[in-house]
Amino acid sequence: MARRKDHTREELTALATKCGQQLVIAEGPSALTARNVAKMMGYTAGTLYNIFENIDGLAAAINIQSMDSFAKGIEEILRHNAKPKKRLRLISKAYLTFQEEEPYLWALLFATPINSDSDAYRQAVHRIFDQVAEALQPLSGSAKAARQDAKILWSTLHGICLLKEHGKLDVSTTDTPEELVKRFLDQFLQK
Amino acid sequence: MARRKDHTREELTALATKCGQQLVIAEGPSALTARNVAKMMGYTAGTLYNIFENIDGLAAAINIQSMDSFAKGIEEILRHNAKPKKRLRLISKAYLTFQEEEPYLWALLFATPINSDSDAYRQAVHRIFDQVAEALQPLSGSAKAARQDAKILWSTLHGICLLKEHGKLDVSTTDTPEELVKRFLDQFLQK
DNA sequence: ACCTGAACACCGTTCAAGT
DNA sequence: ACCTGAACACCGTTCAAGT
Repeated sequence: MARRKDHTREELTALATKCGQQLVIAEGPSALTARNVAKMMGYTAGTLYNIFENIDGLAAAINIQSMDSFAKGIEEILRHNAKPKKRLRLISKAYLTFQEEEPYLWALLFATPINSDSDAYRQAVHRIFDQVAEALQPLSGSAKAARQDAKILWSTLHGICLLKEHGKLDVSTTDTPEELVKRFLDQFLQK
Repeated sequence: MARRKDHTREELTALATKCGQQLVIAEGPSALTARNVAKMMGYTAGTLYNIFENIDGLAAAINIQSMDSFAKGIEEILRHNAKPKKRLRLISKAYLTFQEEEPYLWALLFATPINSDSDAYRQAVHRIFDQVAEALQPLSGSAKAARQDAKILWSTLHGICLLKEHGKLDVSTTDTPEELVKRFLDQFLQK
């Protein structure tokens, strides 16, 4: 059988990414299977391998969208010229909000092992890191220090959300992520 | 078929845990499948479900061992009565060393989504957190503050190692985990 | 009571065969 | 050239049937 040509290659990529994203949002990262996505697209699984090298390629595409969306949020924050410390609090808040509002997209991005080292992926990651480093520049001193502090800040946000995810902190009952992040920033920013 | 009784239930649990651990150490978390473990044990997959509720139960058992082993290391550090700050640097170092020496066990523990909320698991986690909080007590002031700082410190170590794992920091080429942790501690401990 | 072996419902991935 | 459908080699998990 076959020969549909209903969609160009680009349309197909966009369609797969959109369907995959919807599946993840609705049912979590484990629902992101080739057969599930294909069915939602109206194609068969084999077609996906025409577009992506493997299923992690699709996951990467969804994650890149998440990162781009997050990066836009940070850009918005950087545009308003609040004081440096305020900016960093807003960026941190944005991270927590992302996990709060789209827990499954957050999980696919940060708590799901994915094999992908495409340039596009690296680029999306660096875009965010560069933004955070930029926001830290006025406080950290050198560019190198800002880059390191960006990694530290990111790691801490990351780690706190992960512990929440795993329920390994009894966060809900005692210390909330917001509280922990505030305490961290109070010290981290007092330079 | 069947009826072997070569091992008691306890022996079987220990055997499965040991074999599973060896598989993870040798080939990574993805090698931890029921059939793989069973073959290594000299049983069939079904037997594992006699011992564990599911495969995550086995992963949990391995992780509990890892945590217990790590907790012993911390106890050792706490026994030597170094100064509080020195202690925390040693504990942090121990975390990095764990990832360095047993990257696959570390990955199973911290970078692999596992569904397990047994009491034993929670207990192992709390043991470590309590130890870190104890080490922080002299610096953080209140017990609550120490507990929060323990979570923050842990999250940061966690996050830094995760970024290394994912290669999302170009850690190897530029900022090493050790360097980042040192910078973090320099600020975190200056209270 | 304990264990096996086969089965079920899934995976990711490949690829000859169709249009 | 593009897509399908079937196949392959795996999963986790269950459970009747054997000893």
